[in-house]
Amino acid sequence: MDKNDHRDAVRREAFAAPVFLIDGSSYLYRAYFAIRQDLTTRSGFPTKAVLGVTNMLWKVLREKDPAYVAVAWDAKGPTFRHGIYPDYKVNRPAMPDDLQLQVPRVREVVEALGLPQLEVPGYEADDIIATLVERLRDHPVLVVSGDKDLQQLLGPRVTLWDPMKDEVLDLEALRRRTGLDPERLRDVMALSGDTSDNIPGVPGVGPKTALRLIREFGSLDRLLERVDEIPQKGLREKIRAAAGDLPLWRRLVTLATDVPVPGEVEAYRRRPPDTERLRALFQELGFTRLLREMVPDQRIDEAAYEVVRDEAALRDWAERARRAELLTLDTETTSEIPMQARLVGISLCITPPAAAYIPVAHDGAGPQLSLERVIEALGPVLADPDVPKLGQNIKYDRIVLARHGVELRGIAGDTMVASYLLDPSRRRHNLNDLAQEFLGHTMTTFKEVTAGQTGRPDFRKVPVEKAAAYACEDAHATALVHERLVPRLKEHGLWELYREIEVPLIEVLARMEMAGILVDAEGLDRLADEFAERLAALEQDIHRAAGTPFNVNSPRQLSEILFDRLKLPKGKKTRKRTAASTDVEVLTELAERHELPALVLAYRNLAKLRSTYVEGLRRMIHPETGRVHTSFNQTVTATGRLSSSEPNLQNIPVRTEEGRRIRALFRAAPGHVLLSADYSQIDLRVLAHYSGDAALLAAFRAGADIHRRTAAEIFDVHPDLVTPEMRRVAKTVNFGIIYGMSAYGLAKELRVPQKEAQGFIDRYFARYPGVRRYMEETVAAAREKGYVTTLLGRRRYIPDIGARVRSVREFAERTAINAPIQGTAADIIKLAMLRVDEALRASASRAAMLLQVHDELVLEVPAAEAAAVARVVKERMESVMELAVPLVVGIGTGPDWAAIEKNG
DNA sequence: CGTCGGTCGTAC
DNA sequence: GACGTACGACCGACGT
Repeated sequence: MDKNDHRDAVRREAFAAPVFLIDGSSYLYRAYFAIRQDLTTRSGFPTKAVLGVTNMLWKVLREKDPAYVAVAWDAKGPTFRHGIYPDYKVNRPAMPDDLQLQVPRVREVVEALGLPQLEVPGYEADDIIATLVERLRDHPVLVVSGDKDLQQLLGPRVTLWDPMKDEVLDLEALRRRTGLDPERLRDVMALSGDTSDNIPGVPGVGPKTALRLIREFGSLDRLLERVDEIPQKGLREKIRAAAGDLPLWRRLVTLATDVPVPGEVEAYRRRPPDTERLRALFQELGFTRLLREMVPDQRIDEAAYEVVRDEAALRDWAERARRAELLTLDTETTSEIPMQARLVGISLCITPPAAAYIPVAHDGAGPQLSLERVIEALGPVLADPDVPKLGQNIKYDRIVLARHGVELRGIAGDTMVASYLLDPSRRRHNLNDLAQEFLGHTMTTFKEVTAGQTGRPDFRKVPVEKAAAYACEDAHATALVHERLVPRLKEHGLWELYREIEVPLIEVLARMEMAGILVDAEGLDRLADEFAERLAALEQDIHRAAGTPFNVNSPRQLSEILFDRLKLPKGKKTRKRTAASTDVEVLTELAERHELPALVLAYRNLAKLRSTYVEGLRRMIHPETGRVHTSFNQTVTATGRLSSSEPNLQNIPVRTEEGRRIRALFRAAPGHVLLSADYSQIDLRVLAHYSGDAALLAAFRAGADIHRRTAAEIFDVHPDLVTPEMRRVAKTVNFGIIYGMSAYGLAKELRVPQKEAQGFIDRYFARYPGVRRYMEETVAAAREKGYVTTLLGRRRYIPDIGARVRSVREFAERTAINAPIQGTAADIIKLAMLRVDEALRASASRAAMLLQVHDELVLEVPAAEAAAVARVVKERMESVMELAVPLVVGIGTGPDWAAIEKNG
C-alpha cells in the first residue's frame, strides 16, 4: 500500500458513507420533456419517462455504488405553499396523461432497484431533500438533481450532482460563481421570481439584476432596509412597489426542513435489487438494453445435460419420453433447408432442466449410436400422437424427421408460433431472441459453436460434448420459453387460436411443403431460351433508341438517359426522393413522346419473368423429387396471412398472357389433375360481416356481382345498365376501401381528376353508410386499446395510431382498418385448410393439398377422384364459419395451374 | 466479396 | 404524403 492508498483509506474511515438524495420528480419531468420522440412499448404504453429515470438511476448506481439512497417525489395535490399563496404554480398545466400513466411504473422500478423512496403529502421533493440534508448532519450528502433551486442546500458536506450532464457543484464553486453563500440564493430567487411556479418576484428584475443587488447589499433584508440607496430610479421604484410581497416570495422559494420523514440514516440503506421483478418490469417495458446491462443472466443449469451414447441410455430416454407430459425436441442437421437436411443429432427435454443429446452423425466423436438404432428406439414415441411435442419452428424438425422415416405426430406447441401470435409485427421470433427477452438468458449461437471451422459451417464437425451443450440448451430453453408464453397467450385471448388453428396448421403446412408441386423443367428451359433471345433483341433496340449502350436493369442509368440525355420531362420522384422515378406509371406516360420508354417496359416485363420466375424456379427444383418445395412461413406477416418463400409461390404471374405461360408449367403429376378452390370476394364479405351494412349484406345475400352492384350504387343506375367501364371503376373503389385509399390514390389509379375520385368515395359511403361507421369504430378502437383484432382474436398492435405526424398517424389508421379484414380472411382460410385436410384424411383420398395463395387452395388429385374431392373441398371451405353473408367458393380442375376454369 | 438500402414488379 | 400484405431481383454504396 503506497502513501496515497493509505491516505484514501484513512479518509474513508474518517468520513461516514455519503447519502444520495435523489430528486425523482425533476428527472421524471426532464425525461418526459427532453426526449422529443414518443417512446412506447409495442402495445403502445408510454415509456419515455420510465426509461429516462431508470437510465439516470442506473448511472448513479453504476458509477457511485451508494450505500444510502433516498429518492424523493413531489406529493400529488396541493402543498403547504398553496396554503400560504393560493396562486402557487397556478399556471402550470396538469401532468400530461401519458406521463401520469408512467408514474406507478417508475415507482415500481425504484422499488425493485432496492432504493428507499419518499413521498409526503403537502410537500415537494425539494422539501424532502432539504429536510434530510438538515437531519442527516453526520453524513456527507450528494444531492442528485438537475434543478437549480437545490443550490441553496450546498454546504461543507453537501454537494450537488447532475448525473445526466455530469456536472458537480460544491460550496466553493457556488461562491466563486455567484459570490454568495447558498442561503442567500433564496433572496435572489425571491427578487427574480419564477414563472413556472407563478412567483412574480419584482417585475423587470431578472436573475442577473437580482444577483447583483444581493451581492451589493448582502441580503434581501438589508436591501429592503436601504432601498433608497439603489442608484437607478426605475429599479428603486420597482423594488419599493414589490417590497410588501417580497417576504412572501422568499417564503415560497425557501425549502421546508420540517417534513415528517425518518431522521436516522439506516432508514435509507440501499437494499439488494429484486432482479426477478426488474426482469419482469424491463421485459414488459421493452427495455432490452437495460435488461442486458442491469439484470444478471438467468442461469440455465447445464449440469443436467446428458449425452446419450449407448443402448441403455437410449432406452431410458425413450421410455421417459413416452411418459412425458410435453416432450421438447430439437434436431441438429446439415442444412437450414429441411428438404435437404441430414440428421446429425437430436436433443430432448422432458422436465427442465433435464435434457439429452443423441448424436448420430458426428465426425470422429467416440461412441455414437447409429441413426437406424435411434430411429428404431425413438421413432414410436415421436410418431405417437398421444405424446405431445413442443419445438421451436417444429415444422422444420417435422420435415427433417419425415425425410428420415420418422412421422412426428402430436405437435402440441411451437415457441416461434406462440411468439408470433403475441406480436405478429415483431421482426424476429428466433429462439435466441426469445430466450433473451423472456428468460433473460443469452444463448450460445450457432456461429459460436461452429467457430474455428474452415469453410462452410458444419455441425458434424462440432465435438459431441460441445454440440450436446448447445443442442440441450436449445431444447431446454424452448421448454422454458413456452412456459412463459402460454400464460400470456391465455391472458391475451390467443390460446384457442394457438391451440386450435395455428398449432394444428403446422402439420398441414409441413405436409404441403414435403409434397411440393411439379414444375415442368424442360418447359422452363425452353422459356429461358426464348426470353433470352427476345431480351437480347430488345436490349439492342433500347441502346439504339437511347443512342448509347447502358445497363437497362439500372433505374439510375435509365433515368440519366431519359431525363438528362433525351430531356424527357421528369415525372414524380421515387419514394425516398433520391432520384426521378422510372416506374411503369412514368414510363407509360413518356411512351407518347419517345419510342424508348415502351421498349424499356417490354424489356422489364420479360426480364422480370426470366430472372424471378424462369430462372428462380428452375433453381428451386429439388434434385430428388423433381418438384418445387416452397416454405410456407407462419410467423412473418403482420396480419396473420401465410407467406411463401424459396421460392415464393404466392406471386406466380396470372394477369398477363406471357405470365400465364409460366403458370402453365405448374403441372399435375401423371394421372392427376390440379384442383384450385378460391374464396370469392372474401375481403369484401368480411367487410360486410363486420360493418353490418344493409346494402352490402343484401348484395352478398342476393348473390349479386358485387362490383356491378357497387357501380350501380355509385353511378346511380340500374345494375343492368352498368357498363364494363363503370364496373372497372367500382372494382377499384371496392379494393381501395379495404386498403383505406384516399381520393388522391383513387384518382391516380383511375386516371381521373381527384375531384371525381372524391365523388366516387362520397357516393360509396353515402350508399354504404355502415362501412364508414365500421372504419371509424375500428380506428377508435385502435386508439382506445392500442391494437385491433380479427374475428378469431388474432391481434395486431398499432403503436403509431396516436402519432403527431399526420402521415405516420394516417398510415396507422389505414393499417388499423385493413388488418382485421385481411386478418379475418386469413383466419378463415387457415381454418379451411384444417377442415379440408381432415376431410381428405377421413376419406382416405389420395389428394394432397399443395399450395395456399391467401384466398385460394391448390390440390393435386388423382383424376378419378376429381369430382368427389371438388365437392368435399367446396363444401368444407364454404361451411368453415358462419358469417352474416355466405362464403362462396369457386372451384375447378385442370392439367396445369393456368388451365383451370372456375365454376361454382 | 458480403451486406444492406433503394427501386421496381409480381401476387392477393 | 397520398393503397393494405408479402418476396425477390438487381443495382450500387459501403465495409472487410
